[in-house]
Amino acid sequence: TEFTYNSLFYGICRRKDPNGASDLLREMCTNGHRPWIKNCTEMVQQLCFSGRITEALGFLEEMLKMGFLPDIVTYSAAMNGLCKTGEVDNALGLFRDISAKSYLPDVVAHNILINGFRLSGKLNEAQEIMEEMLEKGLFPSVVTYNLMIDVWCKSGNIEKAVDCLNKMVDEEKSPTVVTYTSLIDGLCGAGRPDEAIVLWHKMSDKSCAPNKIAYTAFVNGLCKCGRVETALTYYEEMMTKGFVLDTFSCLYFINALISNGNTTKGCELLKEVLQRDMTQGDDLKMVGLINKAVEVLSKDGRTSPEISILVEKGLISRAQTMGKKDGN
DNA sequence: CTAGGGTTAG
Repeated sequence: TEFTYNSLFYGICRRKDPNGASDLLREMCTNGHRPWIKNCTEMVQQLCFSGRITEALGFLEEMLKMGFLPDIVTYSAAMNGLCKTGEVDNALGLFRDISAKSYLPDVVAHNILINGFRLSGKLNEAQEIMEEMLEKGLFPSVVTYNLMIDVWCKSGNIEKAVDCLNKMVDEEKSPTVVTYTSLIDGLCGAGRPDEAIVLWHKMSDKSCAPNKIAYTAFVNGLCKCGRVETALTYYEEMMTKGFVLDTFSCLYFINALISNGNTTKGCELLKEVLQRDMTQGDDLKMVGLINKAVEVLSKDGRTSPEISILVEKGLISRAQTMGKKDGN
């Protein structure tokens, strides 16, 4: 029956086997059975995630040849795959292509393109897609607004981003933690930490709980604005809530503390970070941040004994404490 | 077995 075939089809799609899937589709076609499109979508998505976009697109072509039409959801998954590998122009091509074939891309399909352009830094194009969406009479979703807030912040248009938040409230589209995080990050990036702080508390007032990403963005952003001691209070709040700063952000924060003269706290946090499982510790950027912190801390009388202990324990290489230069 | 696709930091 159609169900039997679709069960097999499900299994083949889960194996990410586009050739096997095509073969089975051919058989279903001759027997007059309809494939369950959801399985195609999931395979396309999985193939894209593993970098096999060409195979995913080839499979969609095969489907078409057999007269099975992928729908907008399946095409959206393919467009997203293209965007995530930087092929946003090809994603746009596919979008135009299916639109010409009388598909009607919905809000999500537009969001995928907006995000694609956003990720590749083509901020004007991102805005154009949003305008196109409005012209088509589609209503932006919370995700659309969240994406556009980031686009406007990154193109130096903070006011538009702030307006966007107000518009969301007017339209009764509740801002989410993502909305607030993007805007807080944008405000800090624009050197407006006080407004970021106000917004942070507004977020809590709206009973929107910050998550790990929100805290990370806020702590990083405050440091970027030189508000390191303020960042420290939110860092501590973050810890009491059980959120952990990832290693990279923590090293960035440690260096900010040190530059700001708080070597004691910087050293304390460095010690904690070094005791973490540093399996990806060969990341050059992270090594650079560790070296930079160690260089200052080993010259500071209050922290140098602690650094010596860390060296003895083998958590820091001796080269890092000797003014490095030849380190790596 | 009629849904499945989209967003935040560094």
